[in-house]
Amino acid sequence: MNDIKIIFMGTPDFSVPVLEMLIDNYNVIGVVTQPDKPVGREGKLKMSPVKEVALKNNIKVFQPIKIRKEYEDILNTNPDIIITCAYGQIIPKEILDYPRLGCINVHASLLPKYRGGAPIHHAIINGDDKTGITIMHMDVGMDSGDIISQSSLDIKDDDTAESLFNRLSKLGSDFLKEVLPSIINGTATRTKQDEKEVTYAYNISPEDEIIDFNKTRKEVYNQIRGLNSFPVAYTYLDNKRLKVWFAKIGEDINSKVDNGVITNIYKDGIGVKVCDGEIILTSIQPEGKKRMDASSYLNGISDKKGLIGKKLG
RNA sequence: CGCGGGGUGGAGCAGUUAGGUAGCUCGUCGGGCUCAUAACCCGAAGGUCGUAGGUUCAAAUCCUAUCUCCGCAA
Repeated sequence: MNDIKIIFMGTPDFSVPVLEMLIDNYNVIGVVTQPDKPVGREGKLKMSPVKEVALKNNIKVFQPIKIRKEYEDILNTNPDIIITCAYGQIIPKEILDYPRLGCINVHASLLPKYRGGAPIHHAIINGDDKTGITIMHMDVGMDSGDIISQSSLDIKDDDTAESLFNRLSKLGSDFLKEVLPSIINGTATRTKQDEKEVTYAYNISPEDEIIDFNKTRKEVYNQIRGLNSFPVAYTYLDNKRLKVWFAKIGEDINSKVDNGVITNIYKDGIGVKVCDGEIILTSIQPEGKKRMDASSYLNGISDKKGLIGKKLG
C-alpha cells in the first residue's frame, strides 16, 4: 500500500507533522499550499511552513492563487488520494471527485462542533475542557463531510492556543497514521454529521482580539489565552496599544469602579476590574516594545501608583 | 522607497531638547534582623551607553552612515 500516490494540501505549522508523517510512510507525489506572501515590515515573500518541508524533501509544490480554477496540473499527477490539513482554500468539486480513494481532511475539532478556520482558538475562548481531531471525507461544504473517526483531547486550564495547537498537531499526525490504512483498504466507516449539533469557528476577526473587560474573569482569561501566541489579545493604555499575552484570575473584589479600570498594582501583575472581580495582567507588550513580564514593565515606571484609576480600552 | 517607536550593567526604564564624574526600580552575590519570609536593614559586584566614522578641550547626548528589535498598515 506504500505505493499509493498521495497529494497533500496544507499551509501552516499545524499541518507540518501530518505531512512529515506521510512522507515517512507513504508516497507523497505533490504538495499544494498557499502562495508565498509578503510578510513583516520588509514585505519579503515568505513561503509557508508546509512548502519548506516539501522542498526539503524534493516534492513537487503547487501554489494556485485560486484552486477553484487552477486544478488541472494537480489532477494531472493522478493521485489516488488527497489529504488536506489546514490548507486555507475551498477545494472545488472537480478535485473532490477525482481521486479513487477520495479526499480526506484532518480537522482540529470534534465535528460537527467548530467547523471553520479557527477551531482551536474558539475552543479555548469558549472555555471548553475537551476538543480533538476529526478525520473526515470532504465534500463541497466547509468541514461538512462525513466523519471517519475522531480522537479527543483534554484542554487544560492553562492551555493557550499555541500549546493546544502543538498537541493537536501531534495528535492529528499520530491519529491519521493510525486511521489511514483503513481508509486505503476500504474498511473505514463513514458517519454523517448531525446537522443539529453544528457550530462554527470562523477565523478570528480584528474585533475578537480586543479585550472586553465587561465580561467575567473567566471569560477574559479564556480570551487572552485563546489568542496566545497568535494573534494576541490587546487593549489600550494611554491611547497606546497594549498587547496582553497572559493573565491570571484575581479576587472577587468589591469595587464600584468601571470595568477596565486598573485597581491594584501587584508584585507580579496589574489588577484590572472586570464584571465579577479582578483580572491580573501578568505578561504584556507595550506598543513598540517586546513582550515582558508585568513586573518588568512596572520596574520601569517611577510612579506606579499613578496607574491605579486609569482605564484600559 | 507604506507609517511609527526603540537599542544605556542580567530585566524594565530615566538621562539626549540647552555636550562636562553612569542614575532609578528590580534581580544577583555577601552580611544583618527575624520562629520565619517573596518582608525589612546594611554592603558589593556588574555598563567601551547597538556598531563605524565625524565635530569638539570634552559625546549616551550634536552630525553622517550602518546593523538590529518592535508596534501599525498591507
